[in-house]
Amino acid sequence: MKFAKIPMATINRLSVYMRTLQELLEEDVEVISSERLAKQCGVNPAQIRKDLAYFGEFGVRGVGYHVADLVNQIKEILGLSRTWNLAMVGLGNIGSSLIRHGNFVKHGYIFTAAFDVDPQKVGKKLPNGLVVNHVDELEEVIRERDVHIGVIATPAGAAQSVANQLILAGINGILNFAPVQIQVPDCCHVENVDFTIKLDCIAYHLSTGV
Amino acid sequence: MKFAKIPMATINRLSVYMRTLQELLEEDVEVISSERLAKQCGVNPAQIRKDLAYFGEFGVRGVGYHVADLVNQIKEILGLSRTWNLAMVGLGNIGSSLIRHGNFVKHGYIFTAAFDVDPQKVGKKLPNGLVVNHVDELEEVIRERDVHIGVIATPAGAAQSVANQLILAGINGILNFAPVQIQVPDCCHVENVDFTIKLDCIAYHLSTGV
DNA sequence: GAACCAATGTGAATAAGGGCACAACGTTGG
DNA sequence: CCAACGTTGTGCCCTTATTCACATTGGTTC
Ligand SMILES: NC(=O)c1ccc[n+]([C@@H]2O[C@H](COP(=O)([O-])OP(=O)(O)OC[C@H]3O[C@@H](n4cnc5c(N)ncnc54)[C@H](O)[C@@H]3O)[C@@H](O)[C@H]2O)c1
Ligand SMILES: NC(=O)c1ccc[n+]([C@@H]2O[C@H](COP(=O)([O-])OP(=O)(O)OC[C@H]3O[C@@H](n4cnc5c(N)ncnc54)[C@H](O)[C@@H]3O)[C@@H](O)[C@H]2O)c1
Repeated sequence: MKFAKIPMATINRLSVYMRTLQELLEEDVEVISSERLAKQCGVNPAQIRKDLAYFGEFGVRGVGYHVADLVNQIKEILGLSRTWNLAMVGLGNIGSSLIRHGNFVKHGYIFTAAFDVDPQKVGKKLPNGLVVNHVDELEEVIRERDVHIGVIATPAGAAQSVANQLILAGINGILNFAPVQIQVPDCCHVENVDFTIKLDCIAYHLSTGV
Repeated sequence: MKFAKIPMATINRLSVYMRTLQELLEEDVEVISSERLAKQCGVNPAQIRKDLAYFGEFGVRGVGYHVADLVNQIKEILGLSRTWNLAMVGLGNIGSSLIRHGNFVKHGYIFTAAFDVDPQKVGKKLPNGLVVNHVDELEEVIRERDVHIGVIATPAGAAQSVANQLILAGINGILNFAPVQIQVPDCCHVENVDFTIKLDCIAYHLSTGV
């Protein structure tokens, strides 16, 4: 079933399942049913079974899913049984905060390059030992350090230009924190993180729901 | 049409449209067609027209939408023609970064309270002038300062407990940065921001797409 | 003021996604 | 070894979302 078209929503949920399963693992839960897992993830049990069924049969009928096993299966599905090298572009507030954050490494995402235009920042050493490069050296450094994913944390105005440079350097995956819709060729996959949209959504619910 | 059930996806898109329209406004674009706006937002033109049609008729046939006007209409729809008071809980890496960030105020979201448990942080004055309160005072301060939305930026382990306190204090909207699924009553609306899910999604695409 | 133009608003068609309900099938207990 | 149990995997249906296509209508031109 590996070649059916998988809904994007399924991929997102798999990530959530994995996170929850990893927690369960730490609590020494060995086996879990779709029903209990569903409750903990806030979804429908059939949804979980169907999501997993796209990729194979991982459960045991009458019993449930072996937690440790399922974590590994999902990792395999998502391409997480390896590490990914990231490049951060823009070391302001949020860029530095992300690099300082330890959670990414724990999940196999490793910052191996960092760029900025600010002369004050270029050459500085970051807490993780990385030295900041000038954005002019982006293509060269990215190829050299085998970076797979670019993270954009520059002001909105610079985002498109940075994206162009990343693509020129052969990057096919971008995580974009700038609040603009960046345009990329089909070969490149962009995910946007925009807190303001989430806040707007809350505001809408508060205004109408009451 | 104000009372039809509106898809959540529509609300999210409205927020994107608004952001784009505000940019256009700064470039002195007065009128725009659904087709041009669609291209800039990366969606289908009919989608835009239908999204807007849920709430009224804002365009002019044969011409398009008046940009400044439409921004105001969308603000009205989303409940953004007013300000919202936010409380930040957890002033670590990301919490401080968010408070320092000016973009929220620009969109009408104002931090009016901040909480932490760390004695080193309680009592400190933040760049925006706010003094950090201890989380034990949460309910009292939140009611006093008329906070509408709570932002959780604590470690994952504390998130559920913080959410409970927020709800007890009468909060009905939560923006959650901790990578856990928090459980809340129906009256409360939660939006999660989880970068790792987005990264996992990129990893999946890079692994399979090639 | 009539005829043309251009882009909206919308009903109908299509596509996608989610959930129910049950048959299939390991497991466990007798 | 067989029967009773419990949970998976999945066909089918229903609901929701997106796209198409065109009639509608305000603006513009002559
Ligand atoms: N900080 C937040 O909490 C937050 C929240 C939501 C959205 N964002 C978005 O994230 C982005 C960054 O926000 P921030 O608060 O970190 O901003 P910031 O101003 O603190 O940092 C931006 C950094 O990008 C660098 N930069 C500018 N142009 C560049 C270029 N062409 N190439 C490389 N680096 C460049 C600057 O030198 C600076 O170091 C913005 O688009 C912002 O809207 C931030
Ligand atoms: N920083 C990032 O880039 C980033 C990225 C993704 C996710 N996150 C998530 O955001 C959350 C915060 O991350 P961080 O890097 O800012 O962590 P951090 O450790 O820097 O900050 C956490 C803060 O929360 C405070 N805190 C702990 N328990 C509390 C409680 N019960 N009530 C109030 N405050 C409490 C701590 O004193 C500390 O100041 C974490 O859940 C993390 O997984 C952060």
